[in-house]
Amino acid sequence: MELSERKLKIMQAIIKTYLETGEPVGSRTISKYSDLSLSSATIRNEMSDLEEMGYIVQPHTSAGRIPTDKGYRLYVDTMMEGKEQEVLDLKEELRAKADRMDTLLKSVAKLLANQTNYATMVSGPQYKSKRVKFIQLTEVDESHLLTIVVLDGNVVKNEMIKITESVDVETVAKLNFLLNTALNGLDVSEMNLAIIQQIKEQAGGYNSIIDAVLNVVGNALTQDDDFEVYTSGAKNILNYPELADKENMVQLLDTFEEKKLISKWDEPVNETGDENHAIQVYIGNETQVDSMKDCSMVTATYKINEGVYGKIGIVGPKRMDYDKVVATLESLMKELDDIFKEKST
Amino acid sequence: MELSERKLKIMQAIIKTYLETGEPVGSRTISKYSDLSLSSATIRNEMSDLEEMGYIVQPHTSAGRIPTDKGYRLYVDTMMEGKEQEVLDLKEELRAKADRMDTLLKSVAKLLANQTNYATMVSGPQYKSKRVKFIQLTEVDESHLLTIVVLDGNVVKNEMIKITESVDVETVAKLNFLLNTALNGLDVSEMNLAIIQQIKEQAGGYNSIIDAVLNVVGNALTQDDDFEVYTSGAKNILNYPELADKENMVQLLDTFEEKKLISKWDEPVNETGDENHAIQVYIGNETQVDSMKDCSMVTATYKINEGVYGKIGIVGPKRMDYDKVVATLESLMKELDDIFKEKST
DNA sequence: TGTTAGCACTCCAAACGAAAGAGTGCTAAC
DNA sequence: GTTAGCACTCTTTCGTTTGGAGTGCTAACA
Repeated sequence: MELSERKLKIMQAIIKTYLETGEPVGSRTISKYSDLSLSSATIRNEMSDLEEMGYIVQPHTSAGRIPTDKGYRLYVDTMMEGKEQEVLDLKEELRAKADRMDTLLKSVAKLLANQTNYATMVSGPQYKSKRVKFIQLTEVDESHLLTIVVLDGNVVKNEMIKITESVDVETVAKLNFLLNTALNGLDVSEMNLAIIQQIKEQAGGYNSIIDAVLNVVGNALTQDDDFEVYTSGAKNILNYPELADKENMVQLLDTFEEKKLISKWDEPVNETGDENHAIQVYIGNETQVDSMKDCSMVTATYKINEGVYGKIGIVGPKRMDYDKVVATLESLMKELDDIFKEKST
Repeated sequence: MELSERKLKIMQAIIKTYLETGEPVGSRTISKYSDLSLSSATIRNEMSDLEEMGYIVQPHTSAGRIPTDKGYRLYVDTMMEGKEQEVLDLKEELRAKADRMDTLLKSVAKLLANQTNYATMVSGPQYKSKRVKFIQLTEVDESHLLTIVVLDGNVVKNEMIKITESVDVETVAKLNFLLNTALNGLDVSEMNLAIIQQIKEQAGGYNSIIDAVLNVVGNALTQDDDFEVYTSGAKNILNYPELADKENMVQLLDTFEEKKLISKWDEPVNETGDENHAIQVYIGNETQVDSMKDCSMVTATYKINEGVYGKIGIVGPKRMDYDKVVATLESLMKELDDIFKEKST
């Protein structure tokens, strides 16, 4: 069966009404709906067709219709009317936080949750290729050495190393020199045993320190546990009765707390390169997460530098206000672009 | 009226039963309760007294009784029978995480939530007096200086400073020397304008860098925003019907997400010095937080060093299993003591 | 041939009422 | 001081009823 112009219009009317009310929408409601002047009976016939085509369903006989995932998808793909972008008044607030990435992202999560009344997840920046830019060893007191590792993109990691006996200044300088000449510019796969052996030979007698430092370097290069995810607004989900039953709620909260969605975020960002921040909409099972089968998620990707990116996700009921969410996200992304640009210049 | 031996026993029976069932408990239930062989009628008389004294209430006439906050307090203060401590099998898991404080605390929150089936909050370590131990400036590349500030207790903070033109190695060394001689050992109140002026004079021409460094130092000393709080197990609260109504739930989740409880944690720890980790029980409104009026919270304090401490809190319904929670916490605290001891030696 | 009015039918949700059950307070007897 | 007994209260549960919303179908209409 063909999707006639009129059917499209009816679909749009159904979805719009349902987004607002959350109640199954009946033929009479649509009939009264401005544009098309058709009787409820005609609408009924069309709705019957649309149901057969899989765009809407009845929760039970003699109830109105609600959109299926396929119906939402149709709406998002072809009927969403890009709202003029909200002028977000976040600049002030965000910029105040901009000096520290973690607080910035926390604020983003929070502001976005307040703004949209949905739940949000923001993942911290991911670094694609990690190379050592620079290593520094410093004696803090007679039993502690501080190891600082600066990675590509000026990511700084530090860790204390315990030492059993004090090391003199020259030795520290020597070790610093050794480590830097040997390791700078390498990524984790390039630090092979040969190089390590070479360092140890030249270091002469400070093997335990070298080991400890290499350990720190290794951690810095591989550890992903500072792959932080900031969430906010979980409580907002409770406002949507269709999600608020206990069963589902426990699972949703769990998904949120455990940030399980994130595993799915690892997928390589398809660098189609458009300036559109790759905003994507996942409806119901499209999220690939079971507990989210009654939710939708809208994600966007922010980019700090080449190869350094993170994601922002907004989670709400399927009947979320896609227009608004997408517009808000687009606006926010521009904001973030500006902030990152300022920071890097 | 006096709290006779018998009344105490009845109270205990009421509370224990209520902790298990969560239902108002009637006189007949208590009458059948092993120890005391009294008829339900007698129990009724006693219960009537206990109600008058404010230890229990009826949700409505002709319902059983439930404990009031005062009743719970009586139980916690005088009737709790210290369970033999649970042997927690957390050692392995915790030690694996022990090398990084933040992951360690996250694990603590999570394990504790799983173990108890309540919600948990763990606050990161607080440093009471902050002094600069050591400052290091390093040139990372031609437009970035890395400032590292080590505080008392080997807390490390770092921040990048942007510079407009490259600085040569000797200058960096000189600035390092200047900063360290001037600032080491000082706390934030001692860094007055006189000292700052003196540094600037001696630095000669690098005022903007000095300013930037001082800014970083100031942040390091005052910023409390790495006063992190880790939460876990919020979903567990949903399992207790008396808390799971929407109204309350939204507020509780909010309290949790915003970590609002924490503001109350700032109170000076009363260093009564016992080795008992200052385990405290807050019942209902004793938490001082409105949304928690139907909850109880048990907190413990862990100490990493002198003056470096943090708190662990377990939040559950008023009818939480206080015995178990306290025992679990005690056991955990010993575990943590061990871990911290190992780390610092 | 497409549109509409009308009607019978279905199903849910809210309202109502009856009945059961749990528990109390009081009185009188032990 | 303790207990048995009884009347009373209040909640919970369950089935019944009723109203309304909405559909599908049929027949009439343009």
